[in-house]
Amino acid sequence: MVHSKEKRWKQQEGRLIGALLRVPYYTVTYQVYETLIASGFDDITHAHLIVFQNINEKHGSRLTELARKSNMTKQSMGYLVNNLKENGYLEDIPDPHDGRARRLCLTERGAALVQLAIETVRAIENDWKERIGSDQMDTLKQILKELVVLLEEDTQET
Amino acid sequence: MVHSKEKRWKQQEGRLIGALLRVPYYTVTYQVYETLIASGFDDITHAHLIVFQNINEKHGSRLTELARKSNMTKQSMGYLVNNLKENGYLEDIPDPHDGRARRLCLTERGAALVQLAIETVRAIENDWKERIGSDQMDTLKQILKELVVLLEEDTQET
DNA sequence: ACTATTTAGTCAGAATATCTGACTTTCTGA
DNA sequence: TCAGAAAGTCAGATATTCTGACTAAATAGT
Repeated sequence: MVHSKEKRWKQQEGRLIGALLRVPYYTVTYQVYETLIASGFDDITHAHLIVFQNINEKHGSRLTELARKSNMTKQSMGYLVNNLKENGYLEDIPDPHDGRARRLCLTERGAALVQLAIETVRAIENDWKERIGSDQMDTLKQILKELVVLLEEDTQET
Repeated sequence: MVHSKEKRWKQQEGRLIGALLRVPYYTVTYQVYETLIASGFDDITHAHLIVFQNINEKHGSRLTELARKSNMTKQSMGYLVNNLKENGYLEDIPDPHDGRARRLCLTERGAALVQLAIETVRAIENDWKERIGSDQMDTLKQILKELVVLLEEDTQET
């Protein structure tokens, strides 16, 4: 047991940052998706998650903004958003300052989904904290936060 | 400048581990994909990356194995793998121990793609190292490695 | 050895997701 | 005020993924 664990450790040695980020990221998204489905939010697909990950919960978001953040065309995002509107997760209100634009906002149902997703991620986070230790988890989050700030600076300088 | 940076820091405070992993992970994959396209590997799509991420470079992998690791059906993986065979990235050799199975292996071209992908990730890693510091980068990788070991234990205990 | 069951992979067809190109409406800057 | 630029839509094509039904080979239980 200890032996095989150490063997697995060895196998991690050469791993690149891409793979090291991918495994935990997919773990989170798949667990969240399964929880949502099992909790009655069963009319969404995996693809819709990107919308909930990027929408501004308070003020809503524009279609174009969601598309940019999700690295997809506005037409593709339009397709996802329409599904979510039809199923009652989103509604759009005209933007008071721009006659072309609409702000996509979470409905009550949409907000409930997001709430559950957040709780699920928190639960995963707590599980990991127990397993790798509270200190390491805090360090992990702190470094990732720093990295995310840098990476978003790269993007946002238009 | 310092002010706005601190403001952005504040915005990270409430971020969950899901978002903190997603931003750097997508940064890596999009940069790798763009580098591959720009370097002449322009007959692959984003979806194909998952195959290269999961294939065993030395001994090849089975279709079913790739499908499981990628969280998709073997039919879907079969579709991706066929594309890659047609474009000369993969070839399959019959499994000597199992008449039903084939081992999917990288061709020379496939190996060249993987090599470039690895170099690109290493370059990103070095860039990040310069920006957040070598110590933090090492710590980040070390904690992620530990986490990945745990998460893969969860999966592999069938 | 013989049958059951499981496993690896394929074929066919449907549903979902994403893209490109062309368009309308509204906004913005010189 | 007019020429882009930006927000969003429509239409059609392609790509991705799924489900169901299938064949052939391996394996387990008897």
